Amino acid sequence: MLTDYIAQMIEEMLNEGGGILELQRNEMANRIGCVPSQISYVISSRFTPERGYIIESRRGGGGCIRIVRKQMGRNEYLTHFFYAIGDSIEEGEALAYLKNLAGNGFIGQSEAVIAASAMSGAALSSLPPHLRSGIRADIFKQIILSLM
Amino acid sequence: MLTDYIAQMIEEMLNEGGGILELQRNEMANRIGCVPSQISYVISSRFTPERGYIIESRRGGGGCIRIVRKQMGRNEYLTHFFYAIGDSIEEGEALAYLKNLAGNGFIGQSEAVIAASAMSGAALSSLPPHLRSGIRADIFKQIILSLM
DNA sequence: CTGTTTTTGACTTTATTTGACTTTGACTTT
DNA sequence: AAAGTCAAAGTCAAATAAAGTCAAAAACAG
Repeated sequence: MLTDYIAQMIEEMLNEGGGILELQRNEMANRIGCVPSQISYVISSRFTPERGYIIESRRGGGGCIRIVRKQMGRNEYLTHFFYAIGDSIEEGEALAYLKNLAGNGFIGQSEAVIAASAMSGAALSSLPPHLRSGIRADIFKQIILSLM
Repeated sequence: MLTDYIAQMIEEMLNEGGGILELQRNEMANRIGCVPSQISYVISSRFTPERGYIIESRRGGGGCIRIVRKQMGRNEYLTHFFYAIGDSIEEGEALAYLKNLAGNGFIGQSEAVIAASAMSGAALSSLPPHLRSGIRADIFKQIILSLM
């Protein structure tokens, strides 16, 4: 389906641009071989504000459509956590952080459960004790990276 | 009876697809030589959630019907995984297991991402290599326990 | 014969694709 | 500066492509 193809294409370009993308509708439609309003359709049906995108555009000569994946608040927040963890963290502290993340809607309840299990004393029990909190920090930071 | 024939056909296609199948109603009805709503009938009378199937669909151009067989009860399935993991698992294998879990609806996409991060090479990189796959198995088993 | 299951088809809803027409903005000319 | 030109993007509705719904008719089981 054309729509899906174009949506995926835009997604990739967004990734390359770190969440920001400016495209020219006509130029892109031309490259893909579709009618320009198809691009409009894809954007309005897939890259909506509800799904976390901001769309701006400019008409006229040299006009373009600007798509921003808005996660800036989110991202700053996550970055903050990332650094706050440091290179070692106890289970209780990790749980508190998770609660914070969940409370602010950055992860869902079931995701928090998964994360908590992965960092639990039980999961790391076969490690020599002095390694545990370091590994726990590594795991947590990796999880946070996956959220960004 | 047409219904049984179609049901069997879907069953076979499900087997080929490892329990997952996407079909196009019109296309299939055409192939079989029946009216499209017959396909709907078969699905709604034979591939019900009570019998362990999940149905999703999308209308419009390029639409399709997606049938997923949940092969076992959730708990049996999870137990099976728990034992399959053993006491050591490589990252690639863990990812495959996660994909399976996600594909069968036991965990969501975002939960799978969390789990994958927690077990990634990056998360465990500061451990002596010979400990990694053991810890990974412990983490995974702990996660699976949290799902039961 | 009666009640259930199957078969069919008409109609509805949703999604995609296309193209004609409108609006806007930058640049050029008077 | 006002008017004109052209290159965008926006809008909207028609055409098409699916899937969903529902009820009548037909077939079947007991």
